[in-house]
Order: sequence, then C-alpha cells, then structure tokens
Amino acid sequence: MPELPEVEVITQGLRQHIIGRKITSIWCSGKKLRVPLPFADISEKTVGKIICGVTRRAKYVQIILNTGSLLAVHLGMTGNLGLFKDENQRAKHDHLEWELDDGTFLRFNDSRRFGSIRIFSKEDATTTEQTIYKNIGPEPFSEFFSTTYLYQLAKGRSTTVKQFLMTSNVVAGIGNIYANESLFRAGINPARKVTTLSKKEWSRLVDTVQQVLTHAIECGGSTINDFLSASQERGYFQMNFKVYGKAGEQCLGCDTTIAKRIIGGRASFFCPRCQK
DNA sequence: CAAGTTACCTGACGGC
DNA sequence: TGCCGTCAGGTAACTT
Repeated sequence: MPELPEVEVITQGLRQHIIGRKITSIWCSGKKLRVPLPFADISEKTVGKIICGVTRRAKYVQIILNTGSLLAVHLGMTGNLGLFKDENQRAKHDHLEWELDDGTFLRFNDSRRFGSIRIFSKEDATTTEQTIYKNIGPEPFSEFFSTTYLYQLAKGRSTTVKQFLMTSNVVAGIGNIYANESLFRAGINPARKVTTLSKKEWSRLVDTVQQVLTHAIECGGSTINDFLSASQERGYFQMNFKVYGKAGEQCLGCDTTIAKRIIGGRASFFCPRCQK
C-alpha cells in the first residue's frame, strides 16, 4: 500500500486528532508480524502516556509520547493506522489497538502482516537511529537529496535508474508507483543504467520526484485497492497516474502505447517514446 | 560492497 | 461455483 505520500497523509491525519490524547488501554491480536511485536514493551511504554507528537521518517509513522518514548510503525504493503469511534467493531486483520481518553480507538490493521511496530525509550534515541534508520537515505524533500548526491552515488553502480530510486538507502520513501511516475515526468527510461544519466537528467529527476510526491500528498495519497487515511478517506492521486498500471493505453503526451516491463522484479510502466 | 534471490502473508483476479 | 496460478503499494536476510 503505502509509499511516502500515503504515510505522510496518515501522519498528518493522526496529528490533527490524537495530539494531547492519553492512551487508556491496549489490545493485540497475537498474530505474528514480519518483525515480532514487542507487546509487553509497547504496552508498558504507551498505556497511561500522553501522545505529544506524530511525525514521519521514510515510510515510518512515529508517535512520540510525553515520556519521550517513540513508537515506530511501518505499514508494509497493506498496513494502515486508523482512528475509529467506539461503535466501530474491530475489523478482520486488526492487530493492535489503543483506546484513547476521548473514546476513540487507534487501530493498526494489516492483512498481509508485512508491517512492523517497534518502541524505543527516550534513552534509546541513538539506538533508534542505529536500528531502523541507519541504512535509510535522505528524505526526498531534504537538501541532501540533490543532483550532486545522486550523480556521485551512482558512480560505479551497474543498476538501473528505477531500481536505484526505489532503494531505501539511496533515498527514503519512494516505492514502485512514485518511481514509475517520477521517471515518466522526467522523460527518463526506467531501464537506463545509472551511470548513463547526465547531471541535467539527475536534476530533472530530483525535481519530478519532489513534484510528484508533493502532488500526491495534496491529493491524499493514492488509493488503488485499500489505502485509507487515518480518518478512512480515500486518496485520489491515482487519477493523476500517467503510466502506473496503464500498459496498453496511449501516452497522454504522444499517443504511443505505454509499455510494461519487469525491472528488478517489479512491474515498470513507461512511454518508450517520451522516456529516453 | 553491490546486486540478485527468496521469504514473509493474504486477497483479488483471470483462466479453466 | 471452485480450484489454481499470478500478481500486488515493502523490506530484510540470504547468496553470489
């Protein structure tokens, strides 16, 4: 499900509603997630505490408590964090639930269970960086995500530009959808070897990545099958897809048929004429 | 170190 | 109707 825009939309949605709320109780399904869920630790560090911040780093939603503890939630492919009124029953695949002092419930739902949830105490701030974020590249909106950075990092690598963009230690937050869409808008073929890109092309790519992500966040993310914001609203950036999922359709720019090709094991969509 | 492969898990969809 | 194969927004642990 979620790439950076979807995680950002959830983060912003939660922030509006749960800051200042006290967690009054917790429940878990007991099902195994990709990373074992440290339920006792999560319970101890969250129940009775007050939520004082919600932020995003890479594809993680971070919930910060008044004790300084940090809860890091990764949504995997199908995960979601949503807010529900008490009359809503638990849904299939709900795995963790916090009750808040205003009677609402914050629920983590994940059908494929590729998501993960970890908790760190204030004292473990360095550990947090060392465990989850140590191999994660710069945020795409940071100054470190630059033409020079990409150009230098690409030197000596044999991978394709699309795989490079989707590698989390190159840049955080870009998955299959936004890699495809950014490359289309930059006019760069996804199968190009990274060493063949000029500085001008890297520069265009930095711009289009930022534009696409910004636009997608403004649209509330992309809802293909199941993505919903914290307050269960659909995103509509999928209306703005120019290539993703459009194999066989005509390119809006030139009428050429949009192609599909597997690159690095992932479906890649592009216009063979507009993307050189 | 880089890059390719496999594994984790459920659900939706198309073909038969 | 159902069974089967394929595919899906992600990542980490393997091997090569």
